[in-house]
Amino acid sequence: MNYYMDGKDLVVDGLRDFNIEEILECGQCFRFFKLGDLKYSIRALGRELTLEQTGNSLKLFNCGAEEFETKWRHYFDMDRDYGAIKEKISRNDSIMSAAVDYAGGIRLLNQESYECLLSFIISQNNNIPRIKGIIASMSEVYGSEGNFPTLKELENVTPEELFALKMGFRNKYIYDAVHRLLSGEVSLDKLEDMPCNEAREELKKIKGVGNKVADCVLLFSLGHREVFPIDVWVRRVVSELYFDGQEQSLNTISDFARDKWGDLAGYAQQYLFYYARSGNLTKG
DNA sequence: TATCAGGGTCGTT
DNA sequence: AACGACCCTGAT
Repeated sequence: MNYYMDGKDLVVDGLRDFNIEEILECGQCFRFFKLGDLKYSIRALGRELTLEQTGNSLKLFNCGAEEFETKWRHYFDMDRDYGAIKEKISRNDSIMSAAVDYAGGIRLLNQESYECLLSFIISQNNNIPRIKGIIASMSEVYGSEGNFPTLKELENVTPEELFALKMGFRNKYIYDAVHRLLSGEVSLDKLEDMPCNEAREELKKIKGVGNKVADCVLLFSLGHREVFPIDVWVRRVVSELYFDGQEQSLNTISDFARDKWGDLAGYAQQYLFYYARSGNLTKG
């Protein structure tokens, strides 16, 4: 991988195992919209960025080398060898091989943790179009220039005002999260270097955060790539493909994933999730 | 028009 | 450990 400037734009070349559509559409983030074939606008890290992929190269519109180095190189996990990851998790596993072949360009983003936390609190028992809408209106109403609001910007927002954003019963959870983070009772920065079981319990101090939401935050924003978030789709796909259609308990699936994929379980989860969501199951 | 499920979690039994 | 409630919307 290398990069060069093309006027005001930056072009990353020689990308492998990278597909911007699969990365954005695989359900790990919510603030993006499609402009064209392999062309997207995303909002992250306090910035709106337009991206277009052509083959193995990715153009970042209006982006300098310093911004690329300090933000996007890490955000898109560009320095990780996904070829090796895919090879390891799908070894002697025709099911995972199929999932990996189906969307071989998935990468796990390194998102901002507080945004990831609030976003996945909103995601619970909810559908994706609505999740996106709620996050967009939160950003429009309380963020600056359409960015996701900072904790400071959310500090004086009441549960009633949050309810007005149509997030329903999750309003008290968002309120609780914002204030536990602001007070320092829960410190996301410390969770990165903590053992993941310990970090998960820290996150679960926040109302509305259970195993699933906590695991998404650990996986998508805190570098804990060994966790395996289990939602209805992952439960469905693992039960159907690995357990002959017999619906398994969350604990059984969790143990299965840890034993099978170890510290790469998080990657495995994302390939399976996308595979299942894209209509590769008999049910759903 | 009605009904169900949606990237779950909480409070109660 | 099991079970219903929860705001609202998209899908059928």
